Amino acid sequence: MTVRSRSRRRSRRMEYSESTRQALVDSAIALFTERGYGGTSLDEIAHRARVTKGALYHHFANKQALFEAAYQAVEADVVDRLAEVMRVPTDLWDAMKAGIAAFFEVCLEPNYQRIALQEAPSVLGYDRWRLAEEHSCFSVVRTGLEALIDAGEIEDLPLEAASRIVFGALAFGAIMIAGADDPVRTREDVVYSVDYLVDGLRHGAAYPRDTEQMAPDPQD
Amino acid sequence: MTVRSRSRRRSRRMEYSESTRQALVDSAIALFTERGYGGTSLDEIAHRARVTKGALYHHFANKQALFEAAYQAVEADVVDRLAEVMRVPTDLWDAMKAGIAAFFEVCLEPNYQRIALQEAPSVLGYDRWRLAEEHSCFSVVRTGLEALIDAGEIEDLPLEAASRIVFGALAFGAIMIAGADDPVRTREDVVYSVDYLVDGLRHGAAYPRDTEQMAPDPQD
DNA sequence: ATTGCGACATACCAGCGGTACGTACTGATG
DNA sequence: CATCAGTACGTACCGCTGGTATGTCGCAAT
Repeated sequence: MTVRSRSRRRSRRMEYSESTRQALVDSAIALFTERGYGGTSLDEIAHRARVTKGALYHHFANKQALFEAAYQAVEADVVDRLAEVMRVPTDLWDAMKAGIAAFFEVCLEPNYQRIALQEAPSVLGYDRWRLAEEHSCFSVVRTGLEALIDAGEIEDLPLEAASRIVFGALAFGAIMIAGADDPVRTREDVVYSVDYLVDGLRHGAAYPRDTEQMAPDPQD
Repeated sequence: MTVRSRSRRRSRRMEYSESTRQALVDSAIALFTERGYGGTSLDEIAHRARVTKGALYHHFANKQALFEAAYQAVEADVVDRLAEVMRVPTDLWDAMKAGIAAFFEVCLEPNYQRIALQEAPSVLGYDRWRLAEEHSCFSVVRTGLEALIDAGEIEDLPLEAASRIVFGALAFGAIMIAGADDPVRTREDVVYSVDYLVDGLRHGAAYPRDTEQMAPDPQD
């Protein structure tokens, strides 16, 4: 699709094409978020982008490919924002904590929640999903953990496995926040628990845990 | 559907009915596992159970309801087996570790992998999924954590949040094992990392971590 | 014997993903 | 400038699928 051919300059025609492609992806993100993958028809997506299904099939091989494009767009945006947040602190642990907090913030957004967390594994299948994840939030977690291990801050854990486990903990915590009756309160609980868990990774966790975090009374 | 009516005894007719219902669920489990939710037609499921779609729609309201029945059947089986494994040890930590190991074992099975881990969140939606989870592996984790908290073995964490986080860590670790090129090796890595993480929850984690676990050289 | 109802089978439909093909417009070439 | 190839769509259509409406058969209680 859309071979960039041999023309050197980026023609007006190609800009139009790129624009409708983007419109299709935006439309897909909106509708997949609202009604899910199975509940959204390609006609709807095309209509919302003010084109027909013919245009859609010109840009994407099939429904799954369109979903994948939508998924990657959502993930890319999130990754950028996480990188921005984690770039600021100098201390590795601070960066990690900041990233975790930002991630939970992200997971309150319906786009990420539905497309990335809920539907992606099922729609893409595990193989393609894990492949796509290499450029997603998961890779951010892995990079962070790698830095901590390299700095000798935490035990020399098997990187891939540890990253995935931590990511799973974060994702499920995020999902819980997203679906909670009281997201604010729930968010406090989750952040507290995750921080506790992450602190457990610390080398010589004997040091008194930093309780500068807000510490909600865990029991009612 | 299938009102148990007013007959006292369980008639032969009702046995037949129950049998075809079971056949439909079994067929659904097999086909959903093999081809996924979207890739499996109701005609196929009915055919495999040697009935028609009419019978299917007599027993289940729609495709999603059938999936939910399949999901619950798979989960119920797993929960039983986990309970069995965790019943044996007297020490809480041993029970927990045994449960975790057994859970990873379960996650190598295609049924649980595809239906419970991969498709369920997408097909059921988060609301129904979380509802159904109350009688699933998640509840096992929560019960275990609750026991540990009550026994004062770990910090007084907010139970619901902590349980979900730990379950997320386990589930993603399990998923990784399931999709790995070298499941055995990967399983070692995951178990090692999870044990390390769970040990971090331990009260006074200063005590030397138990390294009686097989300790794979974490780096190649 | 009747009859009500549960347990299916049959027939059918609207909507969906996907394909085949037609067409307008653009930009490069001689 | 005329030509023409190819991109970027639109249009028409197909097979399949989930779902529904309706028919039928047999058991079981009256």
